[in-house]
Amino acid sequence: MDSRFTQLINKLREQGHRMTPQRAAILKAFTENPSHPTVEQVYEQVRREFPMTSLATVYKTVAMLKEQGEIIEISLGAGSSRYDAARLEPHAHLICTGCSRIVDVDDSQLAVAPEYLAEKYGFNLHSQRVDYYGLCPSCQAAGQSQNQP
Amino acid sequence: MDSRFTQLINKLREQGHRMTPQRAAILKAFTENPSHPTVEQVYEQVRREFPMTSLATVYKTVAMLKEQGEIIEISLGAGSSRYDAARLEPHAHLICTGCSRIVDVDDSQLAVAPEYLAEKYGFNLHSQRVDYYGLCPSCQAAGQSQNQP
DNA sequence: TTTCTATTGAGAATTATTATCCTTTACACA
DNA sequence: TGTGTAAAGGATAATAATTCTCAATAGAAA
Ligand SMILES: [Mn+2]
Ligand SMILES: [Mn+2]
Ligand SMILES: [Zn+2]
Ligand SMILES: [Zn+2]
Repeated sequence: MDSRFTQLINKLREQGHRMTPQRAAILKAFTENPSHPTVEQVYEQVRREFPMTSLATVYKTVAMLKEQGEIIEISLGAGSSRYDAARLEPHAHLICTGCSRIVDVDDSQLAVAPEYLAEKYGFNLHSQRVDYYGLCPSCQAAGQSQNQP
Repeated sequence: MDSRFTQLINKLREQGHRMTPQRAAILKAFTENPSHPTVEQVYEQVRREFPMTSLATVYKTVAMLKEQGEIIEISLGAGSSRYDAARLEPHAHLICTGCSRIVDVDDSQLAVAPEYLAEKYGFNLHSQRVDYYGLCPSCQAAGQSQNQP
């Protein structure tokens, strides 16, 4: 069974997207980083292998992945957006308001059934987001002051 | 029983915050608008009564309310943040990816129990956010193109 | 190879939010 | 009812994230 990275490459190729070394490196960086990196962080990582890469290219790749539904954007109030292209299935996040660490929640039965909501409010749902905000263990230990979400 | 607006005014007064006409108008606009307005929208509304009001003042008020935990910020990927100071108790949102309308979900049993997560991952939770993304009835009718969250 | 056009890189432009800094004013108290 | 003082306001500059622009480059189909 192919890795998420390989599957994604194949899918994009099939859809007629060209595969450049920069794009492949960006896709690899996103799909193989489980820590919900920012665009800037992926840019820094890709630059180590391809120093000529532009930040704009990373942004363009993210836009393309969003169109394809192949990346989840986690926009917090302050600072830059975080992304998860490693795990696409719906999952909740634990977000530390001290250090901004984002941890995947693996086995949660995610919130109420969307079908029920679709009917009650007439919405046609396609995705969801569940965040829990709090302090991670190390920030608790450090007695960090917390900036509410 | 006092309105949310009156209660908030009283709480802030007790905490030593001064109550200016602009501030009161901003608080009224936020607490009595259930449509999750942006800062800009509240600014426009307040300006109708107090034309001299500055946008910066609205931002400062929002910052103060965040510190007090008296406003919920809903930061979406694009555009400006949306706010809910009308309802503070935890509740989920239906967010239309066609027109950005945000609707409160009233009677949902919100997601999994935070206590369970706190134990499993060592997080000390203080708030949560549950969003459902989809198309609202009118955007479905209009066959709107949707920009994934 | 040649051709065609998607993609890239560099930097400008845009947008939302925050910071600055001087003025105004709420309000505790005389 | 005045006064002092620090909080709050107004105007605008600064910052930060993201998007746009456009000429140059390079996948990939023929
Ligand atoms: Mn995740
Ligand atoms: Mn709400
Ligand atoms: Zn932390
Ligand atoms: Zn809509």
